Amino acid sequence: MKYNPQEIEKKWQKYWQENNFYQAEDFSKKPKLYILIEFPYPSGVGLHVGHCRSYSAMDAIVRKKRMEGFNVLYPIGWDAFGLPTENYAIKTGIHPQVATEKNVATFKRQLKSLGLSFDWDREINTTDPKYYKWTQWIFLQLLKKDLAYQAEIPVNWCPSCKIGLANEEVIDNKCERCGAKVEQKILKQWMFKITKYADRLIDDLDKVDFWEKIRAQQINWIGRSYGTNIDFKLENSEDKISVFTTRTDTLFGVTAMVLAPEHPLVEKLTTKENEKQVKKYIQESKEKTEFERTELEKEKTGVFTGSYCLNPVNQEKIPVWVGDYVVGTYGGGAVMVVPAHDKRDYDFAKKYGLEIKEVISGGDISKQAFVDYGKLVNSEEFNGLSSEQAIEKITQWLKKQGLGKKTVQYKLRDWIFSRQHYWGEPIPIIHCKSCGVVPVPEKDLPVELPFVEKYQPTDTGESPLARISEWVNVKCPKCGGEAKRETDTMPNWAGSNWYFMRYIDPKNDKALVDKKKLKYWMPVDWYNGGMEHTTLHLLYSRFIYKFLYDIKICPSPEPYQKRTSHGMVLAEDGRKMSKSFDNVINPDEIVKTYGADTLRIYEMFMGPFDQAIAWNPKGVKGVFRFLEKFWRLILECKQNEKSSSEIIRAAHQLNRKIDRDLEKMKFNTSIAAFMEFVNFASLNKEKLGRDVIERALKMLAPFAPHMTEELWHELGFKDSIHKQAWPKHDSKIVQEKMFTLIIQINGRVRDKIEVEVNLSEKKAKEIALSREKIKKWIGDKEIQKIIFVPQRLINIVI
RNA sequence: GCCGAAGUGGCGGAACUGGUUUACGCGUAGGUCUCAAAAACCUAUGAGAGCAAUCUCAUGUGGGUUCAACUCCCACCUUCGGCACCA
Repeated sequence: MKYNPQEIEKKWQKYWQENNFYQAEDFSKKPKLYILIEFPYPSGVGLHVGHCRSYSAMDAIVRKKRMEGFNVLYPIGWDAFGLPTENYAIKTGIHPQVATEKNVATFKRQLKSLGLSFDWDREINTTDPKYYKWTQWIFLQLLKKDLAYQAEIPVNWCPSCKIGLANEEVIDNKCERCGAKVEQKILKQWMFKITKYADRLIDDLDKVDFWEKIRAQQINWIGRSYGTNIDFKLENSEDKISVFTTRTDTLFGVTAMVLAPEHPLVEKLTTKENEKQVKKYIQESKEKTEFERTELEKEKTGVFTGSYCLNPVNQEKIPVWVGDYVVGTYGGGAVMVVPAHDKRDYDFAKKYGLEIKEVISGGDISKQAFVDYGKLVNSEEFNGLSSEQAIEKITQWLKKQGLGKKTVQYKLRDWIFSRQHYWGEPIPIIHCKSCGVVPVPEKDLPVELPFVEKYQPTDTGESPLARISEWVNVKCPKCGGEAKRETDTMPNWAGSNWYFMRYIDPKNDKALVDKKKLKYWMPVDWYNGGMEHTTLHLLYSRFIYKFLYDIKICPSPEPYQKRTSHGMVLAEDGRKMSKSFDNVINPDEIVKTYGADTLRIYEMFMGPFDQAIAWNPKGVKGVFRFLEKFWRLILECKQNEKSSSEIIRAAHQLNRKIDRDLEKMKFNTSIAAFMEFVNFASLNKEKLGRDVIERALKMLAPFAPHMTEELWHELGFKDSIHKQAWPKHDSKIVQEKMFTLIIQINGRVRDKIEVEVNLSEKKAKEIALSREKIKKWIGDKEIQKIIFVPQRLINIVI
């Protein structure tokens, strides 16, 4: 019988589906395990082999855990709102909803052809009104708690497409779609106060088990720094400029003040003589986008306002400048310039001839800024202190004078939640002329996205929804007067913020999710996804979950107990797979040629799971050979009664290896060990008996679910291999009787010999010294020391 | 610049807690089978020297610790990923 994956895979997939194999059971007495993969965006190009990598790898873990007796929840759904589908609709005229349905069907067919053990009964779709009803509901809860608000914010605006663009849609300062130069436009946007959660989002990372790099990325993105806010009084006015600094110890070295162009005091501070230049400068920097401002990093520009402020420590006159290298939204939009001890300030001072005053010794400020900590000089009473001491002392002094206090700053900004697009969740808000912002009553949710013919953007920067007057014009729920719906929609993060909760109770129309079920299943025990989602998606969904915890919906402060990431699957040429490079690998082709089991195992075997790796068609073939070899081996040996002790030992060793490696996501070495075992058994076919065959099949089942199911039935079993208990290894059997004793002289291998495991040190010395080769090496030299490492080696030092 | 990770054959990569470097796969060479080829299977395969036994050199570079270093420490180089004028 030949190994024919095409035939057996379809057969077993059907069998598993008909018998509801992989359903998770609410409140089961078995220990629960919630394993989550990032749900895919059903794009028009179909499933990517990268999806397969993470889904099959986690599927192997899931299958093994089920065999070990866990009640596993391994769900799947569709993150279907978003730009690619909307752009496709604009281009082709096919409605996003229609396109989404079609794409979901394709993805579903493809995923099912891989034999992944998802619980399909819990399938969700973010574009389903029954689902986004609750996305909207969460928005209303945030609004209720004052965590959602509206603000005027500049957005990236494409004058040709007439649409607000997300940062991801701006490439090289041009519109991704049409290539027109992007401008800044002020629009009123919905915002979430995620900054209120900044500390908890950092500190609670201690409660979970995230990979170090993921943890670091979260911390980096939030960007917390401790420092001092210092007030600089103005020379000729009661106003003061408040600046944030982490280097209070350099306060005596301040030789200028730079304000961001947006700073509210700029206009007031600009003197008549300087008005022209300042206005010109501000106008120019307004025309620059965020991109240009950061792009011109090397060259710092600025202009003098004509005014001065006073250094609080010594009343020195400090010129006030405007410069667009100062970020308006951070630290009050002002910077105290200490050229001697900050690189950027040094550049700025050099360019405009500002004084460079050394106040921390240890460097050579005639050459470059000295940014390390050191001893204070030129700082009056604080001279001689270390930087650490001076930061404390000067801050205390400022506090006494009422001119400064300790504070914390974050890079994290509030989250812009509005998009001027059609294909997203409508924001459940009504704007009433007399009542103002009125939330849609919860009983009226969902606010359904109207099915329209035209989703082309408008001239005004409004969402395409603004054109649908019968949808927009409504009665105010409060006063019954004329009112209009909010026409912006939510970003694609909205649906993916909380989807893992909905899997727990996907059909509930009374609540977001039943609390008892939530308590049973949460938190997610293990969440695996792409590295590209370890900052924003992770942060946003943790924020939303924390909020829901605060309003007593969620049972725990963190949603994900463990977070891991997979590396990208690149094309054969090492580039990203892309239609334009014509290097895309279609999983359908691989399944058709070699079968799903080969594809699954290849993607686990190709390299370390967390690293990006290029596709290799030859490698796929190698895996197929392995499976064929295994197939033949089992069929040839199934009549053998008993296995030899070496084969049994090898099987138990493999068992241990898989147990260890799978937990650490070392799929590649698990498979390699399996290959080794099969190679060994193939050379000792007569010694491979029924007992080991059954064990081997069970061990391969999580990796090659179809083939092992077929062979299991071939052995005469009537039930499924996936319902069997995972085999345990016996540490006594694992233990080898013999080992290779390495004999070294001065740390270099000179001889080897097979000996018994429990060889004593004395015996080992005797053996080693009696060997001819060793005698020759030692000659008449004196033996200084002999080191014996049990079960490994003996080293003779001469 | 900051944070995170990595550097081992022709290639992807193994190596537990410091103890045989190169597992497994690919590729290559030779062989078996065949009229022939493909497929499959078997054998060999880090580099250099030697008829051979065997020896020398090899884990980015330079030092160090140790009986022993891919592994630990110090300095440097390179590559990748993330953040980035965040004061």
